Amino acid sequence: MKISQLAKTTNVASKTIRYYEEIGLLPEAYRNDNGYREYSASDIERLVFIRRCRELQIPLEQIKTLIAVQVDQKSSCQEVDALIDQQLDKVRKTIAELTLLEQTLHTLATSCPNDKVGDCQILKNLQQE
Amino acid sequence: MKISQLAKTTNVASKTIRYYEEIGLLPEAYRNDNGYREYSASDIERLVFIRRCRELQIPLEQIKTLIAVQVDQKSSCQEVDALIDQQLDKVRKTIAELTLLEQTLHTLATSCPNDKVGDCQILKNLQQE
DNA sequence: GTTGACCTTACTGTGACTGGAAGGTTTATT
DNA sequence: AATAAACCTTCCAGTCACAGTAAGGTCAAC
Repeated sequence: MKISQLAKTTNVASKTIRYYEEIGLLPEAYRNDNGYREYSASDIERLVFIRRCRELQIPLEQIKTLIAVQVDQKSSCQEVDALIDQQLDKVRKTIAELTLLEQTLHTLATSCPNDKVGDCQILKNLQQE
Repeated sequence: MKISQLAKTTNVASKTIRYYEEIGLLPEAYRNDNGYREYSASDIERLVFIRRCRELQIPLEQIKTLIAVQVDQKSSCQEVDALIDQQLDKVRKTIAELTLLEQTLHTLATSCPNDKVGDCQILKNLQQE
């Protein structure tokens, strides 16, 4: 299967697939006589795994770790658990921050009953420390 | 006042101040005989305004607009209102997305009772489409 | 034989900075 | 007066995860 077929199957852009290979997230692809990359079914699996991780906003470097860990099936999956926990933590912190931000923006949005820049309460609030 | 004083007063790194000048968010600073940038009180105001906007995650380009709008005090502040509304919208959408993500991560985090990579339910779930 | 859809590499740009190198100036201490 | 530290300057590279574009090679269909 050529790169655009793999792209379609996995929902990952060809460009992104080449990029993943470049940074070593994917192994170097086998090349046809014409120099085109040729992929197999196992490449689909690996790429879907990566895509799912990215959907969870796991950074590429950590995905590398997750892939490396899977080599030894008998090793502990503690690292995997920790990584997901850590990711969950990060997401929760971001949600908390954004919720505060939403409050501030909402207050700000409803603060200006005027229509001239000179009186604009929003702009005045933005000047405050 | 020199740049590090302005940085301390406004809580914006010197490096960032130079960057803002470079991209035209701040006007070119007056220079002393020795070539050092020299700032005044009005620079503090402007920089605090920018910092506040950044805290609200307003992009630098939009902050440029907000600054430009303030020149004519008699013009309508409709653009300001719209920009804040738009920002509020974006934040709410992000919160919604992250809340879904949190769910997924939480489910994933509690899915693996094993301790060997070969049986790891998390890894298996990540393989799924 | 030529069009169009692929494929390749290489380089640039994104946003909002941050880090570091290499060098000049000022201030404080010895 | 010498030296050290704490500033200041510009310029270039790096971050993250790609996306855009250019310039060129290949392949199948008409």
